[in-house]
Amino acid sequence: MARTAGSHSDITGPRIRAAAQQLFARQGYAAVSMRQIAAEVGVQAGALYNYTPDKQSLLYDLMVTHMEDLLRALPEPAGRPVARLEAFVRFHIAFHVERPDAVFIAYMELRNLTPENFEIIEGLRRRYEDHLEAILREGAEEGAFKMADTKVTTLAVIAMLTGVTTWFREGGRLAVNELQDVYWDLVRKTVGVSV
Amino acid sequence: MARTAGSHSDITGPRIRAAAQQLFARQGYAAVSMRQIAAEVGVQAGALYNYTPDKQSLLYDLMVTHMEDLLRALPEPAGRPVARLEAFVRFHIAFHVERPDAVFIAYMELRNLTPENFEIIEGLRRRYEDHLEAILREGAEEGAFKMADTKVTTLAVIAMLTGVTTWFREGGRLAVNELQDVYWDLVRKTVGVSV
DNA sequence: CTTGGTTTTGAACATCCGTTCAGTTAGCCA
DNA sequence: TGGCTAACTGAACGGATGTTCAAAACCAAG
Repeated sequence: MARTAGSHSDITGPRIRAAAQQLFARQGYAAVSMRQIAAEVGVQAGALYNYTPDKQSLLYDLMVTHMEDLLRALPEPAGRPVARLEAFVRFHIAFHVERPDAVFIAYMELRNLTPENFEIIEGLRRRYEDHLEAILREGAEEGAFKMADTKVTTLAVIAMLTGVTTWFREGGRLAVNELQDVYWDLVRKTVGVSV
Repeated sequence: MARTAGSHSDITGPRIRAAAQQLFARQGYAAVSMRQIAAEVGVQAGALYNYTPDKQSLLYDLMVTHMEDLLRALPEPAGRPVARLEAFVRFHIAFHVERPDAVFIAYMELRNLTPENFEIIEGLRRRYEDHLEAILREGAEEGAFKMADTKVTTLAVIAMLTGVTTWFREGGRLAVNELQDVYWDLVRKTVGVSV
């Protein structure tokens, strides 16, 4: 028997990406086999190759999609640096808390990309950092922020914000909007904005 | 030919651990084979099993050693919360910058531990967090620190500090002591200590 | 120089890996 | 209703995986 009843390209493709994302996040790219992904979708391993040229592309596609979604969803620059920073912080928290698997993969599986693919993802990641750095630099110039080192502060703020995904679970002690409040308070103080 | 001239148990054991640490950090636990580790040491794969019962134990030993070193090296509590926090920050930066491979493994390979081993490592990690949380809580009680949420601030500070290992390279723009100064300034403001 | 014990080799084990492809089936269009 | 093609199966490919173990080689002590 071949081709299970009712299944189509439009269905199977997304299901493969979803299964890969979940498995890569939980077990790691190298520890997940194509047969495992196929089983999760309810298909034989060979069928995966109608949707991806190889395993590496599956990983790369997930990462590139995530990073492009992230950059596209960035709030438009508007207002003074303080307001823009607050918008950035709230956005970052909401976006990352919403897709823990994709975030996990984007940070943990960089070393499993081929050098060419790594270069591209790294470039997208740098664009995101640059976005925050521009806000901080502008705020520093107009005297709204006080920091010893803008570059280090940029990386420190991103690390602080992204760290939220390692412990936050929906339905816990804090709701997402409370989380945003707490982190905005932390970042505000970190960049030297007084109340 | 068996047994290369001049080699001994006291030599091979540490070299296996060193090779495993370097390879696990660069490529990830699942992507590294026992034959690869053996080749790095200059030995056949079978010889590794004189020093470790299996691959999993090799990973677990590296992680447990790292975490116990970390806890043992923690500065003794002395003085007021502000002084203790500063000591903690400077210690954390110095310790982590010194052993990037071990730090990388400790954060990235948790999911490749068996459940029992994970439980133990997780416990050690929590002890480290509790150490910082105690400092912050004490400082909050005596009014030296001002934070919206002590628990979240603890995790945020650790994430911020540990993030340094993702970009810092010895011999770059900043020396370690400058790095400590910058991060102490960041943390100080984050917990609400005015200058 | 021989003996004894430690350390390592090299081959073998069963099983898994990513990937390919000829053949089979399911659903759509005429 | 019959034919066409997209979708999928199932088997096969060469090679890699963690682990075991008898045999070999080495070093040190007597």
